[in-house]
Amino acid sequence: MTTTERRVGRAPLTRERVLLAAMHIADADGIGTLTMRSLADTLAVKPMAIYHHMSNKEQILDGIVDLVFAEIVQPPIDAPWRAALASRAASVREVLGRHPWTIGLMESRRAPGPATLRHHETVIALLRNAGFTHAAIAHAIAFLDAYVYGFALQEVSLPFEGPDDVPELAEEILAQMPADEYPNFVEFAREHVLQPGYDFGNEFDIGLGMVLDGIAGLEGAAPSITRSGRSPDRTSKRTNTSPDR
Amino acid sequence: MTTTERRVGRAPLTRERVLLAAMHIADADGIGTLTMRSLADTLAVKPMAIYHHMSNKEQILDGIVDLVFAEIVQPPIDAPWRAALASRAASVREVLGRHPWTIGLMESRRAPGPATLRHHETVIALLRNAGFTHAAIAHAIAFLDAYVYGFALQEVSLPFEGPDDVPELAEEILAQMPADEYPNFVEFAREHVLQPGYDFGNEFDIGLGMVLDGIAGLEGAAPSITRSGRSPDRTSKRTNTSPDR
DNA sequence: GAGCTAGCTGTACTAAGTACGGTCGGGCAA
DNA sequence: TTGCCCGACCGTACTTAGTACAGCTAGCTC
Repeated sequence: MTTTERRVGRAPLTRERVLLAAMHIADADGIGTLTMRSLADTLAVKPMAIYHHMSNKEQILDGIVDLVFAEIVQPPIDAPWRAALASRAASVREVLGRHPWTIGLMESRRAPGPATLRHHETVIALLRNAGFTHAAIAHAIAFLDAYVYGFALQEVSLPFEGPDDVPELAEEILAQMPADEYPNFVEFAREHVLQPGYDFGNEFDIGLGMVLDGIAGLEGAAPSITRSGRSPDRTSKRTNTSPDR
Repeated sequence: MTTTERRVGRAPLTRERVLLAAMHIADADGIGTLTMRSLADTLAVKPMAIYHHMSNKEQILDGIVDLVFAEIVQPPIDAPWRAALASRAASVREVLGRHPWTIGLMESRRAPGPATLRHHETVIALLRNAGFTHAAIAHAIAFLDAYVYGFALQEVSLPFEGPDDVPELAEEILAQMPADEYPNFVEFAREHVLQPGYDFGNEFDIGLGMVLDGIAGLEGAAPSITRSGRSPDRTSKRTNTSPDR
């Protein structure tokens, strides 16, 4: 009876439903609250039911990381490389910002999922189309990814959320710090980082510009068309003209 | 008696001894095997003894991350900025390579320790001495750190250790991958990454050169003195002269 | 209609963090 | 010297988490 109701009253568990639920928990309450029990609860099953669809928790973590990568918007592979890489970088950052636990999981994931592979595939195709050599592609990808992931890592490690509640927390930290031990640090924080207009997030586009300039200097790169100094993000997606070399 | 022996026969627990032991465990067997019990065992005490010196495991993790940062060699603050940043970046990477679990912990650490602060202090002083404005310093640090941490993150996420056992594992991965779904990826891997001479680690210096070039282009930068290119192979690095905008 | 099976449950074991309340020896005041 | 206190450490036990193992049950097949 109860069983019958259960069986007919709800969709059966699937790998996909499990992963989506896991992702929602991580998004809502942090990766720390994602346990087999909490996951089972939100799925309205008992913990062991999950093991009929996923072999262990590791696999679930692999799965949700790949789900996150699947959210990254893929630029068309024939777009101008600079605009394409910029929009992809912005998308990666935005997606990692939406699922901040991902960056912490990446270190321990060794098995790239299909979305992750697809993601690399796109970038490689893009640069190949733009005339980059294999060597230049390797340099460009290592460089760009290091920057984007590193920036995301820094963002999630910030002790505050958004630029608004910086002052309180930062002041508090500075207050209990021996000011004369770190004079330059304190001065820098007071005079610049804690000033009203400062938002660490803005550093992203500045660094990204430098990254793209660097990539443009690699052999085989087409001349950069879109100079796109600082804010290539949040709008300029897919200009989709012809290949620019 | 036993107690007496214990008391006199060994040094008493201290915060420092606890942290060093924790670090050794993490280095030797991975962060996953660092538990309060394993830690207590190597210190030859019972688990609860540790709680008289550290309030919880979080604090231990904070502590060992700061220990790692303390290993980073600080360049003299009056050195030429480019050489100084390059050597610091190399040191960070080397230290993170020696303690690969650190990068995974960084994401969850919110409280910078003294070594971490000292580290920032040095870099700020360095750039200040070189005539960088506050804004340029903010850009430079965000950029450089993002790159260095991101690169380290990529290195620890690689599914293999060192360039030697790449072939087996990579071949294995490629083999079970639908080759026609990721044609560019597969080609790129086969033709470049899996070629004998390739070592992902070499990408570090190439990217670092681009980072430093970018920083040189920031306002207020002193003219770059030491070019500091170390592996001029396989790339045409950019010319490094004066700020270019 | 008997049995197989997929999908789920119940129970329980193990590992880990840590609360709580000892115990014990050495230092110090009377 | 004596008695007491306190700091360092230990024992026990509770809680939470991952997951092994052995059912149970509804529906499908023969």
